[in-house]
Amino acid sequence: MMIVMHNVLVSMMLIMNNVKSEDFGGGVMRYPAAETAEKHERILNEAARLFREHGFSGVSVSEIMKATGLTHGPFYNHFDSKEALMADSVLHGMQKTLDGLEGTEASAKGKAEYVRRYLSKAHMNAGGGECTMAALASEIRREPQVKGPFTLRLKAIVEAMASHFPWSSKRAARGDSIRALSAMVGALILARAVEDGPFAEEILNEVRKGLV
Amino acid sequence: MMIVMHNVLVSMMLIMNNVKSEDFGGGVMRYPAAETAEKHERILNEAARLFREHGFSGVSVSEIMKATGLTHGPFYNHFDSKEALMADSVLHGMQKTLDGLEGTEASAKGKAEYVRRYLSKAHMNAGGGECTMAALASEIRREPQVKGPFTLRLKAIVEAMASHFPWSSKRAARGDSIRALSAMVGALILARAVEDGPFAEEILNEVRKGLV
DNA sequence: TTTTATACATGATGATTGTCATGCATAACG
DNA sequence: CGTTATGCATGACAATCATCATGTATAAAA
Repeated sequence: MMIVMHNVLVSMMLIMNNVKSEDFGGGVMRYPAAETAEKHERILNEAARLFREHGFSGVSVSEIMKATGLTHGPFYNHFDSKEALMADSVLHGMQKTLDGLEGTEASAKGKAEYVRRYLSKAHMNAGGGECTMAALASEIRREPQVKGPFTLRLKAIVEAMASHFPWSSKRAARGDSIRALSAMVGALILARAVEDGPFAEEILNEVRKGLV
Repeated sequence: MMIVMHNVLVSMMLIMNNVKSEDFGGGVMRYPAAETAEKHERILNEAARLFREHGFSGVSVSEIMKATGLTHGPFYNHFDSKEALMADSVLHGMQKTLDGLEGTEASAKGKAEYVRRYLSKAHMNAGGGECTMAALASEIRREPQVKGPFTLRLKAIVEAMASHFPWSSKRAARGDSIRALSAMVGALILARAVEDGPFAEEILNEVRKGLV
C-alpha cells in the first residue's frame, strides 16, 4: 500500500514536470515543409555515415536521430522502418560514389589518381567517410530490402567506370572495370580488418601496383 | 504484503518443480573430459558456420548452443564471452581455409581449380560453408578481439598462396598472391550482395578470367 | 477563415540478448 | 577412497532496441 501510494505520487510528479509547454514540438509549430525536407536529408546523411562506420546493427534508430539533432520520436514520420532507412542510405551513399567517379578527370591520369585515393591510408582509416561497398557489402547480402538499391547503383558504377576511364580496349572495358572494382573493394576490406599496419599498407600498395 | 506473500509462494512452487532430478545434467553426470572437448569443438564449428551465414550480430549465444545440442547455460564453461568465441571461430575458420589451400595440388592446374572453385556459383550460394574472409572481413574490422587472429591467419594464407602455387616470378609471388586474394574476396562479396543473378555471375566470371 | 494533417518530444512496450546464479551428479584428482 | 572441481539445465536480470501511442501547435489545404 505504501509502495502503491509512492508510485502514484512519483507518476503525478513526472506528469506535472512533463506538462511544461516547451516540451512539445521544440516549443513551436507544425514544421514548414522545407525544414522537414532538410531534416529528412540530414537523417539520411547521418545514417549513411554511421552505418558505414559501425555497420547496420551497430547503430540504433535513436542514435541516428540524435546525430541529426532530433529525438527518436519523429523517425517514423520520415521512414517506414529501419530497414527502409538502410536501403535509402545505401542508395544515397552509392550515388555519392557514382558522382565522385563521374566528377573525376576522364583520363589515364584521372583513373590512376582515383585508384590511388581509393587505396590510400587515409581512405583505409576514414571511419564513416569511406566507400559504401567496402563498408557494408558483406552485410547487404543479408538484408533483402537493401540488395535492390545496391544492385541498381553497382551496375551504374560499373558502367560509369567502363565508359568514363580509358581501358585496354572498348571490348575489355567492362570486364576490366569489374576486375578493378573487385580488387579495390577486396583490398580495402582486407586491409581494414588487419591489425598490423605495415601488412595493411602492403595489401593496399600491391593492389595499387596491379592497377596503375 | 499480499503481493510479497504471493511472490514467495510462486518462487517456492517454481523451486519444487525444478527439483525433478531429470532436470539436471540432462539426467546424469560430470561429463568425461573427452566428451567435453568434443562439445567444445562442436560449439566452435557451429559458431563459425552460423557467424559466416548470419554475421556476428545475427546469431545469439543461445542459438549457437542450441545448434550444438546444448542449452545456453554451459556456454561460459567453454568460452569467456561471445567476443572470445568470435575470435576463436575466425581463427578456426581461416585455419580450414589455410588447410584447404595447402591440400590443393601445387601446380598451375591446382591454382586454376582453386580459383574456379572459389569464384563458382556454388561457393557464392553456400550459406555457411563459405570463406571466412568473404563472409566476415568487413565486420571483423569493428571487433578488436577478432582482428588479431584474423591478421595472423591472413598472413599465413598469403604466404601459403605465394609459396604453394606457381607465379610469374619468385619475386612477384607475394604481390601476385595479395592481388589474387583481394580480387577473389572482393568479387565474392560484391556478387553475393547483388540481387541480379546474371550480374552476380558476370562479376565472378570476369574476375576468374583475370586470374586463370 | 475554418479545417485538417503532420512533425515533433516524451514515454511506453514487448522482444531479444549477453551474462550471471543456482543446484547437482560425478569424473578427476590426491 | 574421500574430496573437489566441473559441465550441465533451468531460470533470472538488466540493458538495448525497434516500434507504437499520445498530445500539441500550426502549416497547409479547403
